[in-house]
Amino acid sequence: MREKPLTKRQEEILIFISDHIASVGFPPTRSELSKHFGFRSPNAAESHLRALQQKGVIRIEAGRSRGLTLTALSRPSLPPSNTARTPLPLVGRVAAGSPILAQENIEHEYRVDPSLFSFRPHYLLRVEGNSMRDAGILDGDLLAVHRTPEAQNGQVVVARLDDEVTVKRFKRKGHLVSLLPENPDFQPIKVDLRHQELVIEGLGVGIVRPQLDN
Amino acid sequence: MREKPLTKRQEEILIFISDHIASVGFPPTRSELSKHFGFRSPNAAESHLRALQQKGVIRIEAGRSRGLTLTALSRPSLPPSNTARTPLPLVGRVAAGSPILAQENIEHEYRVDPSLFSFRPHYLLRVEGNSMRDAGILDGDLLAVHRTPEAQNGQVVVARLDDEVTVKRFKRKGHLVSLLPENPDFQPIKVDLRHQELVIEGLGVGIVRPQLDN
DNA sequence: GTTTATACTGTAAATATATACAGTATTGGG
DNA sequence: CCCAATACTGTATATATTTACAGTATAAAC
Repeated sequence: MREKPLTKRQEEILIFISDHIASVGFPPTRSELSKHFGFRSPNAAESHLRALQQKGVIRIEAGRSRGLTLTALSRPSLPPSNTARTPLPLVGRVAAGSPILAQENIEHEYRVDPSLFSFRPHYLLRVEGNSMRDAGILDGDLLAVHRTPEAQNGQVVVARLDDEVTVKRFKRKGHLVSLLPENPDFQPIKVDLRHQELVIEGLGVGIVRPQLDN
Repeated sequence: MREKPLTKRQEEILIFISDHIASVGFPPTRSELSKHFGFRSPNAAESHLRALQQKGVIRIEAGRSRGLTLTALSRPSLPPSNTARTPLPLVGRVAAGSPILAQENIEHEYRVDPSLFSFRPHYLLRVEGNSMRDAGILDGDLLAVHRTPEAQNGQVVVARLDDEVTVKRFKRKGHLVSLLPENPDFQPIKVDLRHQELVIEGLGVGIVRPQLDN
């Protein structure tokens, strides 16, 4: 029961620290924090750390380099996949009408270090077909997906259209969305948001190819 | 399996480091090591660390405070407390003249469920260049490599030629080996085994793409 | 409408830390 | 016996890191 909740930025900082410990093996310095977040002053990081300490989610050991530790309080605010301990579900074929992460869609769970990916993945989705071939995403690849309803132009998205789940490159102009394949053999899908419902299930943040077919 | 076993003292040092990480939350400094063991010189600790690194049980990140991490090799000599799966080393640029898995080439280690791949990987190799683009292997991808000197025609191999490490498709006819790119912009490499030495470092068994560039 | 907290830039300095160099002593192996 | 590896002392220094001080700007809180 924390008195004050973390701000969005503070949460980002906390998650970075947690990831750094999990993947690199020790906590980051102020300067490393600054570099990652683009701060031009190490004091920006320092202030954030003070705030996080004030709110009880981290401890700072004075005078010790990298003297940051997470407290018990920090756990709840961290996303569930923050450590390598929580497995990534592999979603195979998505049954019509069911949420992507519904039990029936989950084939298996794999333990994958989330820090492997530049963006935190929430699940793996088996890609079907070769519509994204020229982006290096092949049939059978596992797409690491970050769950979010927001997408920017040019990003690879997992979208749901008429209960079909598809992986395409996202492009939006006003209320017109194009789902672009990366393969000349396929046609772009055009959606008018006024007449058709389009749900962005998440962003593609990486690929795992379980085998190289020879 | 280690060539040279740790000395008793080295084992003590290793266990202290491991305990420190587990209980304090980050690795110790040379001075903290010295204080604990009663060394009057930080160089005593430094030497021990070098020895441990030499024997492959820890990694030292140059210039970073507390930049110590345990490697997969350290596990057998540690008490069974924190048993995690053995991590996959990520090999970045391979320095000329050094074995692929030499300490200096290992950028990081990731815990990745080996069952994710159809064939058991031994390490990840960062792919440079786009010579395998049409096989869906892009610049920056991490190739999961199974260490073996045997290759069959058509397999994706990690080969070493003139101290250069390269990823290509393997084709052999008698004493003539072709290393085939999968990109028309690149030329096949032909090697006559009677005149040139070619070492097969391993087989590509999968891909991890840490980010989708948009 | 003046605080208060957040979110930073910019500079500077104390000090923590890594690490080189020069030694000493001991041990076990060839 | 001599060499190489181990296990340290002692000193020094470059640099990594923490951390203080002085600001600016913005949004929410009172």
